[in-house]
Amino acid sequence: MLIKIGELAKRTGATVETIRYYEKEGLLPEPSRSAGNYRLYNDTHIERLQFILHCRTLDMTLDEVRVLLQYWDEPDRDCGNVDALLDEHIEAVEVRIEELMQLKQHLMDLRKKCLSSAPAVSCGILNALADNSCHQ
Amino acid sequence: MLIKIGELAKRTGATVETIRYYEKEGLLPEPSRSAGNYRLYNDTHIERLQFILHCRTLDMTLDEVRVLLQYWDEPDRDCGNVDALLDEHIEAVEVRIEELMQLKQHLMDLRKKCLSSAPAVSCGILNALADNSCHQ
DNA sequence: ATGAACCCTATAGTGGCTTTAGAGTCAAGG
DNA sequence: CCTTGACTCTAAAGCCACTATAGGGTTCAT
Repeated sequence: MLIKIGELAKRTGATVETIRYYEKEGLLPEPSRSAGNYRLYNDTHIERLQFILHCRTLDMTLDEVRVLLQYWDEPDRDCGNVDALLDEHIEAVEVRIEELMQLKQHLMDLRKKCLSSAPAVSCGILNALADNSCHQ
Repeated sequence: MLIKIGELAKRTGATVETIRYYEKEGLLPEPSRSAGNYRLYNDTHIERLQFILHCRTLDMTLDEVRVLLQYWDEPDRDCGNVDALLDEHIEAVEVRIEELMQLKQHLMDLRKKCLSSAPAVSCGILNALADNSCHQ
């Protein structure tokens, strides 16, 4: 049931380099080694890597993942902070969405200012970007 | 009408370090220097920096800003590509918003799984994160 | 014995800054 | 004249989460 790093990568969707990086960062424990010094992973490694990757698809930072892995490693601890971490993360995502939507509106307003080819000097877009009164 | 870097920073909202960084990256031209080797900026520097910062608030990369600055530097060129650059950028922002909204939904679904304190081993959030069937 | 596919380590690069270290400049106050 | 403090200078390293590169070693099939 021991697999090499390429197989672990294939099963989880991570790259080989990312796996080695997570090991160096202490997110994955050092696995055993074969006679030829190849890393050999077991099921607990697979599960742990899947947990990490799942957190990453949710845009958590590696520091946030590290916090969650502490609960993973100490299953008897009260998980109250898990909620809080998630709430904070959700709020950060909401803030970013709000920012991007305002951004998109600004960009679309800007886009309207140039409907056809013209010398750059008279391009509405460039002029709007140059105009400091344009900052709100 | 010549100002030092700290004054330029104050007027534009950039940091001193960012201004020096933009110079090193070729976005801002090297300014003249005082007897004591201090950078001395004039109005054209202020305007150019404001243009750059404005583009940055719109989340453009420095490479995108570099393209726009070419038009700034050659005002007689046809500005057709300015539209295209903006269209691409708007689309990238839209894609990112869409990603984040899906992300937020995932996070909120996850959040619902843990409503009260419990040992981590039975925390719905941690278990959901561990569950690989949870990837769609 | 050779080649291809895999694995190893160590290091540098990415973007857009920010931080740090160590030194120089300048005007005001004692 | 000297010091203090605010400002400035350069060069290099650090940040995040990888990705890429160089230069090698291992394993297995042909």
